[in-house]
Amino acid sequence: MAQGMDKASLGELHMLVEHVGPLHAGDHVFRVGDPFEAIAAVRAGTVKTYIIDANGREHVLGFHFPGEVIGLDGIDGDTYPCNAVALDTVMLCRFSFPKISVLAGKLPGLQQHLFRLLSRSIGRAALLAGDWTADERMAAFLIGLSRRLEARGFSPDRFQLTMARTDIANYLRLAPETVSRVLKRFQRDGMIAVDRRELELLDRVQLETLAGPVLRS
Amino acid sequence: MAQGMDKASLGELHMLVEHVGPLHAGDHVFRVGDPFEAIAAVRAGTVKTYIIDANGREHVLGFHFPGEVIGLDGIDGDTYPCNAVALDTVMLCRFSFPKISVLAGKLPGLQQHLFRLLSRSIGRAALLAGDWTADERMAAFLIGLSRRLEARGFSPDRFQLTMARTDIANYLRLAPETVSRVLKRFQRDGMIAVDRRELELLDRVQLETLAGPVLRS
DNA sequence: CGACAAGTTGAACTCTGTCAATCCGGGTGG
DNA sequence: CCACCCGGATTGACAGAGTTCAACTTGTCG
Repeated sequence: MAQGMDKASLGELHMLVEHVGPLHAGDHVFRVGDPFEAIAAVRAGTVKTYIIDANGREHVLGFHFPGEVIGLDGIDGDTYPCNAVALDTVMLCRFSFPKISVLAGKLPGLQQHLFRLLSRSIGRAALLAGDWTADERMAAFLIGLSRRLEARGFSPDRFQLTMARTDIANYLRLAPETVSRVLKRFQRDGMIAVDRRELELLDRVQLETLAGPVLRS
Repeated sequence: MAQGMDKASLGELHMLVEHVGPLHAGDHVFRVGDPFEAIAAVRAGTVKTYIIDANGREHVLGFHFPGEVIGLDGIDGDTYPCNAVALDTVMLCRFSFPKISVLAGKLPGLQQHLFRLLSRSIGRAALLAGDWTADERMAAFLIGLSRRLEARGFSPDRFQLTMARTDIANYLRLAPETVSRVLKRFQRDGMIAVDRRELELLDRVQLETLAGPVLRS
C-alpha cells in the first residue's frame, strides 16, 4: 500500500490505519451488506472473497495475500458487495475510506495510488473470463500465485495451497474432480510435486508456456 | 459522465474536453501501447475493445455505447492495455487524464465520481466469469444490451446488433456456430425475432428468467 | 452477374461435469 | 496407544454441452 508514497503521506496515513487481528480460519473480515467504511490490506495469512448467489451457491472471487488490498469493490455503494473470510491466521490493516478519500484530495500521490489500485483490479479477471482449458487455468493459477508470493518476499517455487481444493475449483470454475485430475497429470508430467496442501513448482518453463495465453491476455 | 456534478465542476470540465469524430467502422480510437493520455466517453455509435493474445487470437473485452466511458483500464500504466475500434460511425469526447486528475484533487465530487466509475467496472465481468450455459450467456447479453440502451434513451425492445456474430461469439466465449444456433432456437421459441443485425425482444420475461442467474451474480 | 465474406447448418468428436464409490488423514474417544 | 469416524480428496464410468470441421447458403459490393 505504501510503496511510492513520500514520508509526509505516510505520516498522515498512520492516523487512519487500524490494525486488526489475528483472525482465525473461518472468521469473517466483512460480509455482504456490511456498511462500507474501510478498505483493508492483508498483512499476514490468506483472505478469500466470495459471494452466495440467488441459488445459494458459493462463488469464489479471489484469494488475497500479504500486501494485497481487499474491499475496493465496495467503493461504489455503501455496503460491501462480497464476503471476505480468513483461510488461516490473518492480520490486517483497515483504512477508513472516508478519511483516506479526503486525504487523497490533498495528496496527489495518494490519489494516483488509489486510482492505479482500482484500475489494476479491472484487468484482474482475465483468468476467469477466457474460455481456457482446465490445464491453462490451473497453470495460470499456479504461476499467478507463485509470482504474487514472490513479489511479497516468499519462495516462488515452494508454497502452501492455503485454500481447499473445492475453493480452487470454485474459483477457476471447474469441478473439484477436474482440479484433482489436472494436478495429478501435472505431477505425472513432472511439472509440479504436490502433497496435500504442499506444492512445489518443478518445471516453471512448461507451466508458463501453458499459462502464457491466459496471463498475457 | 456528468450526472451528479455541480455547475462549477461542469464549467471546469469544459476546458479539458475534446470532441472527436466522426470515426467510421474499422477506425481505431486507440491501440495497445499507445501512450495513455485520456479517457473517452462515447457520444454516438458503438466501440469495441479487444486485445490480441500471444497466439494472435483476438479477445473481445466489451462493447461500449453512448454515455459509456472507455480507457479506464489504462490508468494503471502509461499505455493503453487494449485496442478500441469503432463498429459504426462513432463520436466521442476525450478527457485528458492528467488534467482531470488534477481537477479531481480540487473537486471532491469529481474524485468521488471517478472512484465510483472505476469501482463499478471491477464488478462488470460477471457475464464472462461464471460457467454459464450458452443460453444463459446469450440471454444475459441481450438483456444487458437492452438495459444499457434503454438507460441511454434508445428502445429497449428493438435495436441493432452493431457487432458481427463472430464478435458476439468471441465476447461470450462461444463458437460462432453456437451463437447462430442459440439465436435460432430463441427465435423458434418466440423469445426474439432476429433478421441479420436487426433484433427484437419478444418475450423479455423469459429472457430475464434465463439471464437471471448471470445478472444477479 | 459473379465473387467473396459472413452466416448458417449438419455430423462427429472432445472436454469437462456429474454421479457414485473409494481413499486418506486428522481428530476423537475409549 | 489404537480403532473408529468424518470430511475432504481422489478415482472411475458415463453423459451432455459445445467445439470443430466441412459443406452449403445468403447477402453485399465491385
